[in-house]
Amino acid sequence: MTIDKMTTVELGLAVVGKALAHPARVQVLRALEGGERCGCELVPLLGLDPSVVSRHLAILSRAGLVASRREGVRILWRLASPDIPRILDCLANLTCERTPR
Amino acid sequence: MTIDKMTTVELGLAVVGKALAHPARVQVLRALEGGERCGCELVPLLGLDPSVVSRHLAILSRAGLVASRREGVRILWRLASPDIPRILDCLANLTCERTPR
DNA sequence: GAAGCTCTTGCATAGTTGTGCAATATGACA
DNA sequence: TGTCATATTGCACAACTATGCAAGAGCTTC
Repeated sequence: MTIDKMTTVELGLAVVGKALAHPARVQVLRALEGGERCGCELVPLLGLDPSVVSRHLAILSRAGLVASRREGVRILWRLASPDIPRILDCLANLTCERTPR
Repeated sequence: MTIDKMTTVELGLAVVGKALAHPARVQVLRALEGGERCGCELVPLLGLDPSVVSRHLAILSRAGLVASRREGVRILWRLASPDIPRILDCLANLTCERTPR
């Protein structure tokens, strides 16, 4: 494994990892499994300042996990791929399957 | 989605996310796809101090991504589940498939 | 027991990430 | 144009994460 392969593949994966590394962002992804939501719906759901929610969404977007479209004054967010719920389930199962300690 | 569900499911997923959030840890997982490795083999591969590698392995272990066994003076690390390579591939494809910007 | 190798932990420091407030931007609509 | 609702960005500060060195713990062999 060479250092240049690392900067392409491992770094890309790490960007997705970073995006998943905050409970609020995972919560956003789970909420979007139910369909499009605008930021102002996510704010009370997460109990965070609108500016903070905006930044979490930007991180998810940069990682390629969510996409958005504007509708009037709102911005509607959706999962960037239909595979995401399944992948999240796989990751969650990994955590659950391991021996308790 | 209630706050107590978040502390169980979303937090667990975030622990896995945090584990994947560092290129060196992704590199470790990719290296272990080839089979068991001891820490002293990973040190030159990653180009990091042994203490740092030890800490990365501890984080992966706490996330349930790797497991270990002692063999004499060495500790051999392996992937905790055979599904991990496939899941990493899925995550990597998410990043690659997205539109360039 | 002493010496050697491997791995982990304590500590200090540097770097990164998360947060809220205030200010600004963008679109709708009277 | 002015006002309202929504979203983003600048800034300062708090919280967390990564790192390397030094010290120590665990196992093996002499």
